[in-house]
Amino acid sequence: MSDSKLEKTYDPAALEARLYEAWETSGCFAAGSRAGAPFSIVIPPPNVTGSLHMGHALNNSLQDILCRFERMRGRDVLWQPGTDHAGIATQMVVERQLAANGEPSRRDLGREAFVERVWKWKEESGSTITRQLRRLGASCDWSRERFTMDDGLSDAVLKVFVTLYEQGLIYKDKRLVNWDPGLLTAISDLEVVQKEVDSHLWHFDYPLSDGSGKITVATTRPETMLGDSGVAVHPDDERYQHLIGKTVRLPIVGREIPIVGDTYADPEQGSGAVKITPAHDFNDFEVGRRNDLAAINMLDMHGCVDLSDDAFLVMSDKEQWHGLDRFEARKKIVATMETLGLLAKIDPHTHMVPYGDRSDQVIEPWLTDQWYVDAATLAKPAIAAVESGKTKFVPENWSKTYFEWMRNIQPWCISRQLWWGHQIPAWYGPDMAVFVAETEAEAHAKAQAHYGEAVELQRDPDVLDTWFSSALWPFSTLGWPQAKDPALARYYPTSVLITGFDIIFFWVARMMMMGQHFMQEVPFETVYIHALVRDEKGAKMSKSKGNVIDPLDLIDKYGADSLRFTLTAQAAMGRDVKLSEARVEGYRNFGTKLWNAARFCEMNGCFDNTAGFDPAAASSALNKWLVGEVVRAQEAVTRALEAFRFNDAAHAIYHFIWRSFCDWYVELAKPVFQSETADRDETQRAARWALTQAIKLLHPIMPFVTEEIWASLEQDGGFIMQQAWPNFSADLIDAEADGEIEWLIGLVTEIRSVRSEMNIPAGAKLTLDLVQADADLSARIARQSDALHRLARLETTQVVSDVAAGSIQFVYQGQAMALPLAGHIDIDAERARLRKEIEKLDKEITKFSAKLANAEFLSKAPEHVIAENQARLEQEQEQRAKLAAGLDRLN
RNA sequence: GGGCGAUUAGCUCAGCGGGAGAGCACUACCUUGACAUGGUAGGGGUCACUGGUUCAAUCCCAGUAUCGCCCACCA
Repeated sequence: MSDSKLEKTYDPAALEARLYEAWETSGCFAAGSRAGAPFSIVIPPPNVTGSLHMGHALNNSLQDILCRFERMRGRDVLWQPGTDHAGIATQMVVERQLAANGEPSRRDLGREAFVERVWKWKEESGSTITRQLRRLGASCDWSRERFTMDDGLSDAVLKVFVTLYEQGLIYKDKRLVNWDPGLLTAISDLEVVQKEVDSHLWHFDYPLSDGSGKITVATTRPETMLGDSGVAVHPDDERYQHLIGKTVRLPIVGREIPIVGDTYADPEQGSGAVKITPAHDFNDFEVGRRNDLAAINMLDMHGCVDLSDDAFLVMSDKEQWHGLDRFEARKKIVATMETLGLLAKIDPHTHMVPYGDRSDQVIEPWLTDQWYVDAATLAKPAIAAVESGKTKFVPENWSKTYFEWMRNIQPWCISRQLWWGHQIPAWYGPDMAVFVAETEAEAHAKAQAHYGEAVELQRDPDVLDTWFSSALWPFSTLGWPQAKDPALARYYPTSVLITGFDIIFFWVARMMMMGQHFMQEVPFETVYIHALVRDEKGAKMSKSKGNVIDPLDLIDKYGADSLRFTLTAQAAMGRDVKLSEARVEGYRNFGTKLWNAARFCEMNGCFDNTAGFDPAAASSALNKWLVGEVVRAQEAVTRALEAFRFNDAAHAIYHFIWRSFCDWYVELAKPVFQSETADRDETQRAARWALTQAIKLLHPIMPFVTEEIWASLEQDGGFIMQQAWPNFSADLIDAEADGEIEWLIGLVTEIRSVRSEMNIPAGAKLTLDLVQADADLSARIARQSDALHRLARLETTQVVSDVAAGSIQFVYQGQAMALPLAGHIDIDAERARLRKEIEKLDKEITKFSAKLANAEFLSKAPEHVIAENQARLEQEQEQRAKLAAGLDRLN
């Protein structure tokens, strides 16, 4: 076929790149290109250092599905793309690169040169992830792409910081933070991961100062004893009550520290007495505060022993400890205590140790000055918004997680001792008075007002937590605080946020807080939380396990459509996605199936028959049934997508295309296409119409293959995503036509089943005998005989008064039928088959009879249920009677 | 310790107060003019367990067991 538009085989790689390019250059992804009600989604900005992983593939496939779906429904869709500067991650990447190239280190370069270097790296490599999103088919409005360190977004950060500071919701405080001694920065609670570590519980004897004995404390962190400022026992603990108020002489250091009574000490734990190190443990900090114990710092920023605090003036041999790495110090403390005869015992002990999620370093609680956000205050309206339903979580259960965290929220440490990020807009005067302002000039003005003269100011060197700018993403990307971009009014609040549960705290909660505070409006109406993508065995994908599947490999091999369909079909609410390559292959086969169905239509003249099809005017039962199937599929897909039931949508369209359209419609239409009847024209038009609806319904999930087929059908209607979403009335469903085609399908299936069971050669053409058929049935058979004969492999159909000897007998919908095969069938096998059928029916009949004999059932069950049961009983009894008669005939 | 979820066919999972489902895998047969990346037929399940509610429970309730995740942690 020289004028064929569809290639013989479906080759995703050959069309995906070409189609994406055509879409993007046409501007059809652009927001504002249609008049409908706005629908907006902000992308969870991937790290600019990143490359596409399976989580991105799932997350962005789902977003793209909604965007394409809503675009086709006439909405003015904005899918706002962009990337995140990812402070720590990016800084680490560039530092590693410097090291690998043998270039000067970050510190050697100096701040300005280093930051310049990161920008250069960003310009060169920052587009990797956005290129990969394009390969996935993401229909983002790239003309609006943003980066969290763009000028506009940085302005938003300054404005938010200054405003919150002025409102007293950002403040500086000296308290314990999670210090990363590798990265040399503070990190937030959320960036700390607890890991189980096999270690020991060391029991140390601390001698009482009065020489009257000792008290034994147990610890997992011997090195911190240098900073001990007390020992706590439970006030009710009889073993130790008498010691409260006494002091101990801290071994090695020589400092005299008190024994205090505090309920924090758990008599069941360790020895029941616990050493208190307020400067290096969050619990101890609180105990110290309650009991007026000093917080004595004994570590420097690298996690090495630092004894410069005045509290160590009493110590005589500081030199041999000072500067020791914390892990070395631990060994040396234990050894020294043993030498001193103060090591009571060592027990093996498994406990949780905090690690930095980026650096994998053991985190030290460390006393420093940092900037904090008063999260508890900001959380209140954010909690209320979810309580009142202004923002809904889907699945709804996640709101519990959200509430749980928000109601117990701690101050958010937002300063980071890094260089890559938004530098904190705070300047210090000579006396360390702080001036917070959006610009240096304003800071100077404020300082001048304060001091009465111009002074030199020093800017705070720290940068903000990356999540600080991400928290503003839904409005900063839309132009806030500048008023000139009309996008803010049009697209905020955004319609939906799609993200993984792992960043509900990091990101969703913080956007809720900032959105409520600065926009007085929630940032999104719905938050759809999807699951994790795991490997086929259900294990979390990780580099160390080596089970990471690269989405780009799968796209190369099977096409983006196949990967998207696989992820979507498995994206059931509340379930993790277990990804296997075999599934992707399977859904690629689905693409092939659709492709070939389209080719079938093309070669049967459906593509060329452009006269149009009015689904309300179909005349043949087959075409009427097809219309009904389309309407049902359209309703199922639409309802599923509206409810974020992505897997249901995928299964509904899969079922329509493969089962309804390919397995039945195409097969039943074949005799029509081969005929010269009037039906043929209608069937060509109907098939073309149904194929069109099918690819529209599939388009959000498989955009590429559907676009290619659309293009082969339609020369000048624009892209498929610009077409209207199928929206046909349920009134088009024709019960009578449905009944006839379903009857036909059932009969074909029944005959095939009987043939297979009786081992009739597939090629054998049989006669179908209808035993004493009535006129209605005969007419129906006559109408459908072409299709019936073809699909059931029949030669002729005839009405007979009785079953011929040597027939295979069966009952279909109450009608006795037979396949006469005198001499060719095994009578014993036929007898056995009939007996088996009868037995099966007997079981059912017994069940229903018992039910219908139950007075309580009859009096309490709804009428339709009783009627249904009654009807089924009668039907089965009738069928049984006919089969039994057939069996008699054989005997 | 607190919270959440899961348990249905060999596997991965839907479903849900009235006849146990899908996809994959498996078995047998079939190259029939869209498609072997395919077709047809078939086997396979006390719906984790124990109680309760109900005319009726895989479904609702309570408890048990096993597995998973999140949060907080005992030095």
